Amino acid sequence: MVARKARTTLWCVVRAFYAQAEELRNPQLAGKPIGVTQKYLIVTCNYPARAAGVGKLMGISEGLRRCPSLVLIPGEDLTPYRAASKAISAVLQRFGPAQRLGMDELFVDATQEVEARLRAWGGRPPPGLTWCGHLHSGSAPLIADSRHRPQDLRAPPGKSAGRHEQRQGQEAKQEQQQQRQQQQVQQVQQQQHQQQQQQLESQEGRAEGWQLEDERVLEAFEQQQQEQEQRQQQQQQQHQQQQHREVADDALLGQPWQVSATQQPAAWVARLMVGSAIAQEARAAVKAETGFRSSAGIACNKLLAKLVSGVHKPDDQTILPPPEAWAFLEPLPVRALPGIGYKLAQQLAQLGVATVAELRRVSLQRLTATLGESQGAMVHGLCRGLDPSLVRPSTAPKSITVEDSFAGCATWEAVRAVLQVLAPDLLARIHEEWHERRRRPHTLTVRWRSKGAGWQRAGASVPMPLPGPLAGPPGQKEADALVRAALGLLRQQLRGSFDLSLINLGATNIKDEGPGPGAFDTGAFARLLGGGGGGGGGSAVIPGCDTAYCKFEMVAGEDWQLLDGMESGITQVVVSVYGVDAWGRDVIQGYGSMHLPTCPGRYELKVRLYKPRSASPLQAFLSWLSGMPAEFADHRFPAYGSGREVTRVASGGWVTVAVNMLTKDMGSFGYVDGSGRDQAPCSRVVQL
DNA sequence: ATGGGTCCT
DNA sequence: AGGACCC
Repeated sequence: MVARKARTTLWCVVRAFYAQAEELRNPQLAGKPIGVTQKYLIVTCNYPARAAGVGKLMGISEGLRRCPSLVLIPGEDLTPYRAASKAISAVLQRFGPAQRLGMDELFVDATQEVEARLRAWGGRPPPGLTWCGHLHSGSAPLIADSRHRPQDLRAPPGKSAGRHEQRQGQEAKQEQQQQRQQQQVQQVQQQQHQQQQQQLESQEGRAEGWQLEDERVLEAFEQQQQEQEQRQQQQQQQHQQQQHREVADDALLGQPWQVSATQQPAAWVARLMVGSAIAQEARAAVKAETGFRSSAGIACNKLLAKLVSGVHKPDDQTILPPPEAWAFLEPLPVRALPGIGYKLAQQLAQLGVATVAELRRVSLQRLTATLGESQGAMVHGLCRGLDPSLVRPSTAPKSITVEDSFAGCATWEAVRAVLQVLAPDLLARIHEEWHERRRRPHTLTVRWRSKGAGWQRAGASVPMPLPGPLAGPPGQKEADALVRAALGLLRQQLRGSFDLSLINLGATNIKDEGPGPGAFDTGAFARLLGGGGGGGGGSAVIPGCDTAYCKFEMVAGEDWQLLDGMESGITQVVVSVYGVDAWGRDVIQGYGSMHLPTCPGRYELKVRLYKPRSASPLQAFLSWLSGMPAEFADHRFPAYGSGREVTRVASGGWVTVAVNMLTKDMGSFGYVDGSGRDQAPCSRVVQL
């Protein structure tokens, strides 16, 4: 048997991500209940809003009924969130291979970093090191956090922090020791109880813990592990040398936690303890460099790290000791296990299974017979806390898609109108990807949903009609080519009458095309120079306008102070682009906002321009864009227009802005005297 | 439900 | 191409 290398996995999640992004964009929102909307839904909301009864994916009217002072912010344009997400990923990647899940959650494989630190300390953590965050113990069961999403968990209300919360001083440590001993006694009793239970139960699937599994379970699991390892070795060619192996923590799942004063602590104690320190550092770095608060779970695999991260949030972290995993999972609905979605949960319900405890009673044979070999084995492992999957570092995007949903779309005119909105958006992101990584998509996909067809989507694809260079700005001709190709596909596929409720336009099959430019790094604060009112520093390309000039505006005003870099990751500059029309009058051509790079150097930043559509009040649009005080934003903004209009923002070309980022006061950034309490204020003057 | 993504079959 | 899963 090949033992799997013991891993330390972190799961970092930015709670209420869109809402936090809006709070950072506009600090005056802090403390107020805010909801971020898409169409008629509040897709997420901050914690003050949740306290007032507002929930994720709640209708806007319901949200306003529950919380009349709710500030609504339209969140259909994901551009700023994408930028923030990138900044957060960049920080977390410094701590290990990172796998993104959505825009606001990542796995980080901290194994290497943990091992490096342990090696440096001679194999064990220094005596002063303690747990960072909360050690989960069975005394704090979880409940579902959301009616709509049973996989979101949280601790029940009123429940105080876990017993193993970090404390300072010798006293706390002694207390911890006592608690451990007490717990050990309790767990020995539990173990005896379990053994009795085992004797009473049938042999079928009731074995408590990995080490008692029958051989076929073991083989299936080992096979999965080996396949995963092979895949990883193919991916990481530099790690071809024989990996050093040790007994996996998997062997400890379901065992009582054995720590005694005389005995050497289990290996997982050192690993997870160091892992918790790394997680703390990582979250602190995210906060310092991007402003986002986050929570984290620390465990021996992805499944457990992710699940336990919900116990203390939104700005805290939780460690799950492997021996706690068995009891931790037991009461959860199977739907809470990542990998068990709507369909699988339905199938399991037909077997009479709703909870993890019930699932554990079903034999592997029955599961594989019902769900298939692969899913059966997966589910069988998941409910026991076993997850052989490795952190697969996220790479450049494999697809870029834009979509829109609407009440109905039954004529070719309407289809064309939708495509004419989507195509420039997709094109802009295609160009963005080319500029960032020199990658070009070779396939155009169209997907659609027909009214009344539930969630089902049909789709088709053609070669991407973009033969020309992507170096220049996206042009009308390129967008037209996308529209024509998509329209052609739909004409082929939609025979007779149709009524669509969604159209998705995608670029896939994206291939490298030569060496890309150096990536932005995250780093120190900077002073921004360049740009300039009246035309200096920027050049714009706007369809039908060749005499444009730019004005710039910092989101938070000109003379602002930054404390330990809070807002760096999403610091924005708003650009207004004016053109001169045929009569020599200044006409606004569009607005854009850009994120400042955080690394010194000279950059040419390409900024997408937007214009509010006629249905949107200009004031609300500008408030949204520039992060003005919420009071100036119109609460009813999302309801303007027909209510089901395609989008409220039209793309209006590009502006390229030359930016010179200079560091200032490098020596005064943090790390000043080792006390860890410095907040070296870093002022900056912005000249635009 | 939104507006995205991923991987597997 | 479609379907499952994730946010």
